[in-house]
Amino acid sequence: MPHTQSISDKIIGRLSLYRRMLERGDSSGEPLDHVFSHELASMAGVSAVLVRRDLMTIGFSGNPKKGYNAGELIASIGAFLDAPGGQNACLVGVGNLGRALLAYFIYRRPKLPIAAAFDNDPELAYRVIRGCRCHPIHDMPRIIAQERIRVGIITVPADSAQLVADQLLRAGVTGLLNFAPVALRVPPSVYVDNIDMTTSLEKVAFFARQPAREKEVAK
Amino acid sequence: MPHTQSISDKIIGRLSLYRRMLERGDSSGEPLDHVFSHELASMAGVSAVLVRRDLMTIGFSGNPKKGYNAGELIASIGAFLDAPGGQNACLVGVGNLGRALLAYFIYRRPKLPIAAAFDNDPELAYRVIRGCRCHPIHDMPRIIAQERIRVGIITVPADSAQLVADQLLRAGVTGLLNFAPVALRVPPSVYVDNIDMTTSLEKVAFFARQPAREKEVAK
DNA sequence: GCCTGTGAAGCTATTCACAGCT
DNA sequence: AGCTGTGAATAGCTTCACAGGC
Repeated sequence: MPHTQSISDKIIGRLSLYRRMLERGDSSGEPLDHVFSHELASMAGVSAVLVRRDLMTIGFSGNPKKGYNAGELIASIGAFLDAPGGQNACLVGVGNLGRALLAYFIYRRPKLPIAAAFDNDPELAYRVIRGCRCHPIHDMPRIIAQERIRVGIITVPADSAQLVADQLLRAGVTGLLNFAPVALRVPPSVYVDNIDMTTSLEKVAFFARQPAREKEVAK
Repeated sequence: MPHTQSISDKIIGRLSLYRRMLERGDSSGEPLDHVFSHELASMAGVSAVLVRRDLMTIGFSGNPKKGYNAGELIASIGAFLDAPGGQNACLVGVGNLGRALLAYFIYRRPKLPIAAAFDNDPELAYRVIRGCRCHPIHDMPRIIAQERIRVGIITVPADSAQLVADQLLRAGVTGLLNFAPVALRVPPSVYVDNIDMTTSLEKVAFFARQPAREKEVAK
């Protein structure tokens, strides 16, 4: 891969989705052998051309007779998306939402485990919550360095989110998945994905009231 | 508002965000009197021109001397986004994630309450979970009609998401907030917002590894 | 001078249209 | 015939640039 002219955010998201659709297999759960672009497109809810373009950008080729080899495609997407030796993430804020996410992500992507959680509640310190060890905040620099963590998931209340983000970045994190409803202020070298559930709900409520003729899907 | 030439998804999302920033007030939590577009922009993490354009599309005007009146702007966004008499939502799938969302949304937007939850676990039937009454799935048509619910939040496992979506639509729902990692198949008149946390985490992990020079924000 | 409001330009993402393969 | 691969066209979103003024 010589140049990799900075692949867009959206393409990465779709590749992740394609992989999951391929892993899930066909409607009866059987592993797929080959897929055509229009089949994968319909599973992922996008157009067939878009699938072909996306696969083009990772340099994966199909065959006009049989389509794309599913196993090879899963492997190619993995080679592109995943860190070769795996990659650890951490989560800060072990409240209701944090616990739900720990439970949600555990075992889901073995190459991208949540290796540590942090919370400032002393009750939680050093306990294992939903399969993940919880540490006090002041251990953050040590643990993040030890585990080589570069991804932080923020599930703290809005008021403390910026503070937590600053601490994570200082400890070496370079990508944030932020569930707090604030716009984090970070240097441009840091990637942030915001999941703002209140905005999402308000959007759905708004369009649910509109007469008709709408588009679907999002992200 | 005579025409309303189908406002985009993204603008609605930002309006929701602007409102929340305005409600939060300034850095010390004091209510704001007036704001300039660049102030609101910095709170929301977008450009000042974009703020001005967005407010233009809802027909809200500022004043070159003082900026925008914060109270009036909050009210204008509310008049635009909210259903006049409030609007009920429901949630299906009272597992870890569902409970966390019930807790998260309660009291957050009084004009958009989650009025009912559904789950097929008989243990949960008719109990109040996180302040929300939980009903068996077979009560869905009745409750959704009674409560005039048009918004459904899907927090069930991927395998049952399509089934649940079909049931919700049959009962009269016209907008879905889907947390299950599948592309739901719905008629084009139905609006769907997908929150795919696995994809988001994979995106963050990918960009966290990239050398530098990235953009931020998302959605 | 500093802000709002906005036509026009610029970018990015997606689709169109079709050449080429098997 | 039906599919992949891709230049060209289109659509949609954001920024530029500047006119005008609680």
